[in-house]
Amino acid sequence: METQFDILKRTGLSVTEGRKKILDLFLETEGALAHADIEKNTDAAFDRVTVYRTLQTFVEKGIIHQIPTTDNSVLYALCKHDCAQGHHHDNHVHFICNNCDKTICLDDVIVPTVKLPKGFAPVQAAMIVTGVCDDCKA
Amino acid sequence: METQFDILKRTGLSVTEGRKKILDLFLETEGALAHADIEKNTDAAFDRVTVYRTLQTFVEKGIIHQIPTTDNSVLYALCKHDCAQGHHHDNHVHFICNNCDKTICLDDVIVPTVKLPKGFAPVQAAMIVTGVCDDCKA
DNA sequence: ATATAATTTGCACTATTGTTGCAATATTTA
DNA sequence: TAAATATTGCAACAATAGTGCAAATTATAT
Repeated sequence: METQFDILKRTGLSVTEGRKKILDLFLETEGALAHADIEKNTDAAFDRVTVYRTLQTFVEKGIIHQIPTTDNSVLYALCKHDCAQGHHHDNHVHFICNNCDKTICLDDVIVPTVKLPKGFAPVQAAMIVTGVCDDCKA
Repeated sequence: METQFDILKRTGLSVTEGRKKILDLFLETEGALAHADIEKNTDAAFDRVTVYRTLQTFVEKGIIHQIPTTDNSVLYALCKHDCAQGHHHDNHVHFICNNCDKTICLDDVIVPTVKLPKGFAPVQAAMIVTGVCDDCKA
């Protein structure tokens, strides 16, 4: 099991308190995290700006990826598969629960390919399913 | 062909300059529009707040729908199919061109259904494909 | 282990984006 | 056309995001 230390070393980043703490959060969270979640869960131990910059850096290094949502929020989640710098294998479906509002990476459900109209060349496909998650089902 | 006037009447909204102008924009634009695009293309003829409220109203009335994106922006596009109030038939794939940055509704490409893990009950599915669009292909 | 180089952080400031109350204005209805 | 209703614009506010730069931390090379 790769620790936060390993991940930072592997990606050539300095090992700092902030980065370790934020990575920890991702490692122990099943779902995706919004910027606000991270600020909340770090007890304001770090500057807002540091959180922004850390997330940016992690995305650039392929440690986390961004998840599209229908509202304006941006969500981040760990890349479970090997993601090289700027090259994400983010081909799994994301599930957003209407009840608990959690976003969950369904790592085993890959995005199906669709036939596009003539002239359109696909590079990446993302898929978001909303509904009721396993925890919230009655 | 339904005009902006028809659309507003049908949905029981007052026919105002702002609404007509913004609807025109959607009708003559192939792709999706961001809030910023609308402000730009109306020459600041309307207050920022009016644009916000108009878009909100249009979404509520089922005239336009929101498109999820990977960055934090929110995009809007006309509902081509019949969308009742709060009940969108937004089941088509959205295409974002990496070259011209336009977002295009592929109204004829419907989102495929995927098999979810046990316990997950899907309600809606959205799909975003990025790549090179018909206009930008070399 | 320690000094130096490189990176990262925090602060203050600024920019952007979205929201609300309320009076003025425009639109609809009778 | 007048009264009732709905919409707009303004001003103020709130939340979110980005930047430069000095201070502090981390990494590297003695």
